Amino acid sequence: MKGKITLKQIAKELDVSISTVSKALSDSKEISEETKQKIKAFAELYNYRPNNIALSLQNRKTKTIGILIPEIVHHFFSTVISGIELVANKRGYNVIVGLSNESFTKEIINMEMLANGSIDGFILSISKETLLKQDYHHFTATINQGIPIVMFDRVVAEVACDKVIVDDLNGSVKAVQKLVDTGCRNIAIITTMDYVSVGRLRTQGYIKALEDNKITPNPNLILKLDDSLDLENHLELLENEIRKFFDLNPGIDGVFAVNELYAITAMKVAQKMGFHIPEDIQVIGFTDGVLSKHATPTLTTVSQHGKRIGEQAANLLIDRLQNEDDSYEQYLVSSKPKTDYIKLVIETEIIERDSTK
Amino acid sequence: MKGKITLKQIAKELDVSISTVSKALSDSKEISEETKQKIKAFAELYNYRPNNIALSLQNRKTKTIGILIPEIVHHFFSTVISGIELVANKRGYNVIVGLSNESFTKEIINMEMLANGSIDGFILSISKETLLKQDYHHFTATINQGIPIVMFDRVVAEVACDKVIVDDLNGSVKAVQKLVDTGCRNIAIITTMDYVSVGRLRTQGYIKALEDNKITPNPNLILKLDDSLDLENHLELLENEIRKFFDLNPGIDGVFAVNELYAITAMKVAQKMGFHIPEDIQVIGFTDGVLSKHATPTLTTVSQHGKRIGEQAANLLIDRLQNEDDSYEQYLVSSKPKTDYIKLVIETEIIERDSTK
DNA sequence: TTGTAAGCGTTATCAC
DNA sequence: GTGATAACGCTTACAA
Repeated sequence: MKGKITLKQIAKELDVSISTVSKALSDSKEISEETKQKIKAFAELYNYRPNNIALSLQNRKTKTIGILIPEIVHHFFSTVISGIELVANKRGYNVIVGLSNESFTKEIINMEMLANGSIDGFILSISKETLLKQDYHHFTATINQGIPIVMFDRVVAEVACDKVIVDDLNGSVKAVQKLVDTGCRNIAIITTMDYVSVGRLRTQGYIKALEDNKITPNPNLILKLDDSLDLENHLELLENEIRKFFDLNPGIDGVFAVNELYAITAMKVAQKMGFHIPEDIQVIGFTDGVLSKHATPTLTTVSQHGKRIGEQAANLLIDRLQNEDDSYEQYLVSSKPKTDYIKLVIETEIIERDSTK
Repeated sequence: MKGKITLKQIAKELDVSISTVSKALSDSKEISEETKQKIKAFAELYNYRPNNIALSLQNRKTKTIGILIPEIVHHFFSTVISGIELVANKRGYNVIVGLSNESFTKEIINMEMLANGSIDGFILSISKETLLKQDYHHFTATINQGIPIVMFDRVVAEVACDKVIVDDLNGSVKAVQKLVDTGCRNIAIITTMDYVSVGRLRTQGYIKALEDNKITPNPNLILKLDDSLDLENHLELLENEIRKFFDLNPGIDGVFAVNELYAITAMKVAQKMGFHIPEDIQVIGFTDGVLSKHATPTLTTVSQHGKRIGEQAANLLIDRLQNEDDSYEQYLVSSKPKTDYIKLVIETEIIERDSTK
C-alpha cells in the first residue's frame, strides 16, 4: 500500500478505460450502474483521491491563497492568518504562507516564487522596507499578470487592488476622546515614524481628537520612536526613551500608545516613577494582544479585530477569484474594465480594562 | 501583458519547437548559441517563468511542506513556523499551513486535503483531541502512502516517524533544581492533565528533581488544571483555582508552572495575596514567550527554542525528502527497510529573569 | 542543431 | 455505455 493510486491504475486493474473510471467516479450517468458500482468499490478500497496537482494544471487554478506578511511571531498577523485560514478552508482553499521579514527583497522573492502557478491570489501586508523605498512594482506586476491581490493593514494607494484596513484614524480618535472624557488634559502619544502608514494615521487621529476638543496639540507631547527600539533586546532603550519623555513632560495625565509594547512599557515606566495607573496617568494602547490582557493593570486597548480582517480579506479575494471564473463568458459579451476595487474599513472597538478610568 | 507566457507561446512566436525553447532556456549545449540567445532574450523580455504546477506534476514533487498545527495565534507555534519557513525557503521549499484547532476531525480533513499531491511531506504537532482519542491512523496512513512526517513537541510513540521534541523532562528538572538551589523547600507545580504529553513529562521532571534532592513530593502541591481554563475568557476561573490552591497550601515558597499563562497568573495571584516575588515565592515558567519578558517582575523561564525546533524539523524532513530522490537507484540494488527514524531532542535553556533569586 | 513524442494525472469532447 | 484523444505546461529520450 505504497503511493497513491491513480485513475490509470484503477483502469488497468479493472480492465476499463481511464475515462470510464473518471466518469464513474464523478457519478456520470453515461456509465452503467453496474460498472459504476464496481469502480467505486475498487476506488474506495484503495482509497483513491484525485491528484490536486493534476487538477490544478487542468483547471489552471490551484485553490490556494498566498499569504505574504512581514512576520508571523506577532499577535496581530497570526490572528489575521487564523481568520484567513478559517474562511479559506470553509470555501475550499488552502493557504501558503510566505514571510518577508520586513525585507523588500524577500518580499519580492517570495512573491515571484508563489506567482508562478502555485497560488491563485495573494493576501498581503507590505513590509516596512518596501514602504520606505516606495517601490511597488512587484505588486502591480503580479496584478498585471492576472493574479489578484488583497492588501490588509499596511496598504498603499499606489497599488490598485482590494484592501482591508483598520480604521486607524477613527480608532485613535475614539481612544483619545476617551482619555479626554475621563478628564485627561495633557495627553501624550507614543508613536512610530511616519513612513509606517498606521503610525501616521494614528498620530493624525490623536491630533484630530485633540482639536475636536479644542485642545491645542503640543508637539512636545508627541514621541516618535524608531523601529529599532521594537526589538526585544532593546527593551531597556525603549524604557529609557520613554522615561526621558516623561521627565521632560511632567504634566502628562494620559498616554495613547500606537501599539501594545509602547503602551505597557509606558505603564511600567510610569509605575517605576511612582505614578499610579489609572489614577495619575491613564493609558490606552492600540492593538489588542496578549500583553494587554495580562498587564498590571490590564490595559485598555483599541482592538483591531485581526481575525475579522483576515476573514474579510479572504472573502474579498475568493469572491474575485470566483468572479473571474464566470467572467470569461461576460468577457466575450462586454469587456468592461471592471476596475472597481473595494476598500473595506474594519471598525475598531475599545476594550475597556483597568488602565483607564 | 496579461497572464504568464508559456513555452508553447514562445515557441510559436519564434517559430521553433517547444523542446528547443525548453532546452535553450536550460542552457542545453544541444542548442546553438544563436538560437539560445534569441530565445533567452525573448523569454527575458516577456519575463518567462516555468509553471510550478506543471513542474510538480512532472517531477511528482511539489517542493512544498505541509505544516499542521493546533493553533497559530500562539507564540510557541508561530515561532516554530518561522523556523520551518526559514530553512524551507533556504532549501527551496514553500510552506503551506493547516490549522487543526485542536480538533481531531479538522486535523484529518486538513491532512487528507494536503496529502493528495499538494505537499511532499508534513511537519506537525498533534491536536489535543487526537491525543485524547489516541487514534493515530491518519498519520500512519499518510506515512504508508509514502508521505514522510516529522512530528514536533506533541509527539507520540505509536507513530513511526522522525520527531523533534523539547527535553521536557530535563528542562523541568533544571527548573525545579534551580528553585531548590535558591532555597525553596515547598515547591508546587501547576500543570495540565496527563494526556497532554508535555504536561505529563514536565510533571515527571518536577517529581524527579524533588527526589534527586531527597524531597518527598507532596501530592497536595501538584495542581492539575483543566484545559478549558486556558481560554482567555476564563482568566478569572484560572485565578480562582490558583488562589484556592495557594490558600490550601500556605507554605509554598516556589512555583514551577508548565506554561507561561499559569506562571504569570500564579505571580499575579501571589502578589494580590501580599506575597513578594521572588522574596517570598519564586516562580519559574516553561515556554519563553512575550508574557514572560513583560511580566512584573519579569519571569524566569525554561526556553524551548521554538525556532530551532522548526529549523531542525524542516531539515529532517527535507533531508528525508531528498534521500528518497536518489534512493530509487539504491532501491534497485538493496531494498533495505530503512526504518531508522530520528528523534531529536532540543535542549532547553533557563532564561533567568526577576521572578527567581 | 532541431524537432517529435511520450508522459506526469486529470477532465472533457467526441466517436464508436 | 464505453473508449480514444486532446489538452493543461513542462522535461526528456529519441529521431531526424
